Amino acid sequence: MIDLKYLQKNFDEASAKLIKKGVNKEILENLKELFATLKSANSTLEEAKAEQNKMSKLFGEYMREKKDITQLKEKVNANKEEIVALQATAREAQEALERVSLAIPNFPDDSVPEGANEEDNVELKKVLEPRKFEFEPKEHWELAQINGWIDFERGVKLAKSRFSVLRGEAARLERALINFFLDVNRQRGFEEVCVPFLNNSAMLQGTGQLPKFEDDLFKIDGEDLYLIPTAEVPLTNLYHDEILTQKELPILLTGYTPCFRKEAGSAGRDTRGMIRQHQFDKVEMVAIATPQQSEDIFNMMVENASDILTQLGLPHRVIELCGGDLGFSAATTIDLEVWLPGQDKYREISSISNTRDFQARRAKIRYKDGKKNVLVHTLNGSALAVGRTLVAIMENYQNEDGTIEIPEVLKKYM
RNA sequence: GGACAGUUGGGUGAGCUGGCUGAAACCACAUCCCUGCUAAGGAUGCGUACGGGUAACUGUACCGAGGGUUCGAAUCCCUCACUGUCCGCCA
Repeated sequence: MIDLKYLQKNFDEASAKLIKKGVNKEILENLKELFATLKSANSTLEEAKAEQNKMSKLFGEYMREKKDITQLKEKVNANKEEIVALQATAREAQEALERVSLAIPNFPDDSVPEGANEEDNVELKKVLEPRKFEFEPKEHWELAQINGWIDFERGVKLAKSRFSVLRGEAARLERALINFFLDVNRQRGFEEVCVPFLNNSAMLQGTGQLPKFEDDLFKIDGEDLYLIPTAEVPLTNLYHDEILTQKELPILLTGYTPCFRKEAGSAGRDTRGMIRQHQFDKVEMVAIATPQQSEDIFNMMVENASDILTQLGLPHRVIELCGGDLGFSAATTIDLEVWLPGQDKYREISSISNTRDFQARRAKIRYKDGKKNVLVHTLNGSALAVGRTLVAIMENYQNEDGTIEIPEVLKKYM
């Protein structure tokens, strides 16, 4: 959630920022108005309540002194009716405000490049030179078939389309990657955690998936539970509604989880292979930090993810997302895209975001700075998406006969 | 899933015959004082959110959540969630 007080006081500045992210001005004007309405409704309501409280206190005294209370009672009852009406107004204002404000995305940082979509993203650098093949490199699904690594048909049988089964070496490689990622992250100072893969709606709202993106989530029928779309949800919400001490910050967390996404709106995209699945494995990094720490930690997270790819010998590039391509909660995002020779393209394999205080405000994560409670900054990033790393290894490490070499750093995990 | 018990501030825990309780006490924490040596003594402060005020301060709400009774509810009633124990089931 954005800071409504800031919106109110610096409307032009705030709306200029959000226009970068594609939010139109009328919505913001409406939001500002709703906020003002709520404030005035609340203040009249509070006055009436203060009056009521005062009279009720008097009531007690009258009773003790055995004074006549009929007149007081009339006054109090009249006031009570008024309160009920004011309450309804205030409540409506509250609900309207919530409905709108929860659907407003985060402010992008000033440094975020202008742009409408991914075409306007900015390449910061390339790491490692793509290998030169003396033969036509195959796409990962061909390689999967040659090696018997991925069983797409039976995945579909077990669940539905966009599910798959890893077999033999591929299943072991998947597990090796998870362990490798977790070990690297741990050495960087991240605490390894193992969390529930189902989270309730309050948590999904805390990190911004709800209420706006409900269609992207798998919901458990009859329960207030959703399959997590990313470990960012449980890791960040570990401190939901808590007040931390400054000493314990920054908190660095890493965890492996499967992720579940409906991929609504991705119909027809990446239908072949395992680039875009309903269920995929990911190792995630999350940081809870003070505003002063968040910048350095962000850079460290980007470096860490890039370093993992380098250790695996996978060529990749570092991309800064433009305003129009930024996610809902992010103030700034760096994507890492890995080189896929079979596809002859760079494809996203990690996305690292600083949400600043946007999620913290929704999830009520604060820390004590002296006497004041201050919202933390929350950051998240993949290190890395496991399935896509597997694909990248297949395509980059393929031999002419379709067999696949195992990267050196993974050998001890196999 | 069934039965009973519970859910209070950072923690432990009183209050629960309705008003004097936003909440005792203890611990933790912070600042100061004393002391002098590895640990102890004393003073004060210390919940959260939103609003008003330059500030001192002040208003409202919150004792698991939501609703109800009442002039007034942490305290009474209802619904739900969660926790504990026993039983059932099970990796």
